[in-house]
This record gives sequence, structure tokens and C-alpha cells, in this order.
Amino acid sequence: MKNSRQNTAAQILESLTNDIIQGEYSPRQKLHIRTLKERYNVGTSPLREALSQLIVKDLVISENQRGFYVSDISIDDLTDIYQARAKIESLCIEMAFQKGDDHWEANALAASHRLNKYSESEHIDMEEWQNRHSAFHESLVAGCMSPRLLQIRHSLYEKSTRYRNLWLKENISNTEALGINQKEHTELLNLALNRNTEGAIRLIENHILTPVEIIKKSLSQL
Amino acid sequence: MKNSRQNTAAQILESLTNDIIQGEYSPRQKLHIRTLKERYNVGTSPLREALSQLIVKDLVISENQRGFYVSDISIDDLTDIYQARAKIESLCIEMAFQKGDDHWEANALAASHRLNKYSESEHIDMEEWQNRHSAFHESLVAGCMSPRLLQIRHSLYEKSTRYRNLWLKENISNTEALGINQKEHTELLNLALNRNTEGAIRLIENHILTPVEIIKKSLSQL
DNA sequence: CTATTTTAAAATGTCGACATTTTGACATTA
DNA sequence: TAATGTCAAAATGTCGACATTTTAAAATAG
Repeated sequence: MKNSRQNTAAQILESLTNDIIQGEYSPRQKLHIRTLKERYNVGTSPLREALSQLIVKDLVISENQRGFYVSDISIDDLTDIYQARAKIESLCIEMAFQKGDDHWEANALAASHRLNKYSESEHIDMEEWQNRHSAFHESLVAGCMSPRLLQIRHSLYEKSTRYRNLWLKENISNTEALGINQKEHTELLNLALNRNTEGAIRLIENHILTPVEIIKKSLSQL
Repeated sequence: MKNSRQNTAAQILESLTNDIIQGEYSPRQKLHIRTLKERYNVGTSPLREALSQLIVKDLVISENQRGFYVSDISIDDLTDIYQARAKIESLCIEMAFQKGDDHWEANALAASHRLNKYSESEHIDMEEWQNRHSAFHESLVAGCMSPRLLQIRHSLYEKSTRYRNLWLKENISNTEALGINQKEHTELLNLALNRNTEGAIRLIENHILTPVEIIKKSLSQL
């Protein structure tokens, strides 16, 4: 298998993005070209191209002649990202409430159902739950019909995921927060169907910002 | 002069970003590696690293084994970008009104003064005017104190500049729009000093969206 | 004459090599 | 002992070369 539809650089970018977000590499960690080449079995060029893209994505920084490092984290940055996320999500929700049509409602309803059913099931696989969870929220914001805002939303989500995973590493699987969430989700769906903008914004901002204080504590213990 | 503090890739990135935004290359134009190498006097690696970064910045797209192209433009994209810009700018303004302190006010006042004085001067250099203009708006949003939102704002601004320059190429220097703008700017400053959020948001959204219809017309004639 | 196949030229993406710079251990000096 | 200087090893960033793929023009067939 010589060629997939992606070139090597694009593949490495995916892997590296994932590995950084998942905490495979720690903040400020040096990313040695030599080591990465061996690990991902690639040459210099595609690797450096991927690292270059990660710079623009704010996951990596570089200093001339001193190589690449995983971006640092901080409580200030954590706060900033989550607050920006909350505002952008509100914005998308508000626009979706104005523009959303029958299909948007139907898709949100379906996504909510999929999340609900899985949340009530016996054994819960966290990854699958995450998928259905983000699918539900995505179904709601999709109604805003703005590719750029959705793109911004995604990039902020990626950055926040890094912080959340950092915290999850220490607190393996807390299923009790899940129940609380579930109520919020069905409530959010109803607010959407009733086009209750104010209520939805209040709820979603709270929904997003809730984890911040918990993660802050984990973070300040490092 | 062998080394500046920047490496070659970073330098090319600046040049290329500028050249694409300034319309040196047209939308959908093929970017031949060979040609670019000669034009910027660089080797393959740093050039491709710069192009890789431009992909993330949405100014360039690439197809595997088929090279790099300048991103396409469209009326839908134009509309989306400007509307997203208007919303983000409003958001920054709103937060700045809440968080802004005396220094923020002072800086805004100073920037407004610099813009005002230059707008009234005899001979106006467009580039200098642009600098003072964006400096004024930046002084206002700076009060939001959110690096991430300001970064998002900047990247949207860059993208919109490309469309505006596309239009400017056909309509060289229209100074009458400048007078109208000037009134809006002093009004915006007053709204800021009085923390009139609603008024400021209404004004700034209008201020940003005004050029859209004009650019649309230019664009649909291509 | 149009449509398909063949073929040569051009372009892309990847690799390894190399010059330059940084790093960090060791020696020298105050 | 602390501070500075020296030097070899390691790492970075850049280049040109090459295999593979795409492109587009010429040749062939229907």
C-alpha cells in the first residue's frame, strides 16, 4: 500500500495532533526530529511540514535553531479557552435558533435520542459516549450555517480537549457527572425546539464552564 | 547577513501570506513549487513548510500529488467571513466594556485622536490611514483581555482583507467613504467611554458589514 | 472527425546528506 | 568555589537529487 489519498505530512499531522491532545506528549516537551522520525517512520520533510501546521494550530511552538516544543499550558490559558468556547457556542446556538429549519430540529432530536439511550445503557464505553455527546452538541450548532464559526468552534474545542484529558488522566471515569449532564442535555433540546434563546445561552455557558474549576484544581497541583 | 532571528520558512510565510492577501496571486491560482522557489530564492523544504502553514490559515489548499493552489473565493464565503467578523468584534467590544479600565480608555482615546488628526490632514497616504484605522479598532477590542478571541478576530480580519483588496483593485481610492467612517469612529469612541454596549454593537456590526454589498457587486462581475 | 491510447515532459513529495548552530561536559582562571 | 572559556557531540534547518505521479500532447483506432 504505497499511497492513501492523503500524503505523509497530512497523516503525521493527524497522529501528532491526536497524540498531543491525548497527552501523549506533555506541555513544554521537546519534540526531537530524530525521535519523531523513528516513531512515525517518516522522513524529515513531511514531519517538519506537519510540525509547521501544528504551530498554526497553537499546539506546538518553535524557536529558530532550537527545534519544536509542545505548547505550554497555564491556568490563564485554560480559562481563556473555555470562556471563548462558551461565548462562541452561545453565538452559534443563537444563530441556529434563528436559522434552524425542520431538518435541523429533526437532526437534533435524533442526536439527543442517541445520546439519551446510550447514557441509560448498562455498560458505557467512554469513547462512544463522547462521540454521541459531541454529535448532539454539533447537531445543535450546525443550524447556524456558518462554516467559519463552526471551524473556530472546532479549533477551540480541540484546544480545550487537551486540558480536559490532562485532568481525566488523574480522575479515571467519573460517572456521576454524567447523570447531571444528561438532564441538561434534554433540557437544552427542549429550549432549542422552543427557540428559547436566553435560556439556552444561560444553560450552555454553564454547561461548558462547569469543568473549569475542577480542571483548575488538578492543574494547580502540578 | 546569514541569520535573522526568523528561519526561512517563517520569512516565506510572511511574504506569501501578504502576497495572497494583497491579491498578488489570484484565487484558485496554481502555486508551482519551482516558480515559488525561484521567486523567493529558497529551497524546497522551507517553502513547503510555509505552504503547509498557509493551508491551516485557509489561504491555500493542497491536493495530494497535485500541488498547492490559492484558496478559492465566493460570495457565500465573503458573507460568512464578514458576518463572523461582525459577531466576534461585537463580542470583543462587549467584553471590553465590562473589563476595560482607565488605561484601556486612555489608549482608545489616543488611538482615536491619531486617526482623527490624520483623516483631517491634507494628503492622505492610504497605508498610513489603514494603520491608524486598525490601530483604533484594536485599541477598543484589546480591552476584552482574551488572547484567543483577539487571535480569532485577527485571522478573520486577514481573510476579509483579501476580499476587500480584491475590490480595491478595481476602485482606486474612494475618499468619500472615509468621511462617513470618521463620524462613526468618534461616535464609537463615545459609546465606549459611556459603556453603551447596545449602541456600540449596533454601530460596529453596521460598520463592518457596510462594505459587504459593495464587494459583492464587484465579485459577481467576475 | 471524435474518442481512446500511448508516450514524453513536467511537477510533486520524500529522502538522505551536509553545513551551521546549539548543547553540555570538561578544563581553565580568578 | 564560582565564573568563564573550550571543544566535541548532538540537533537543527536547508539543499539538491530521485522515484512516482500527473499532465498534456502526439499517435492510433473507431
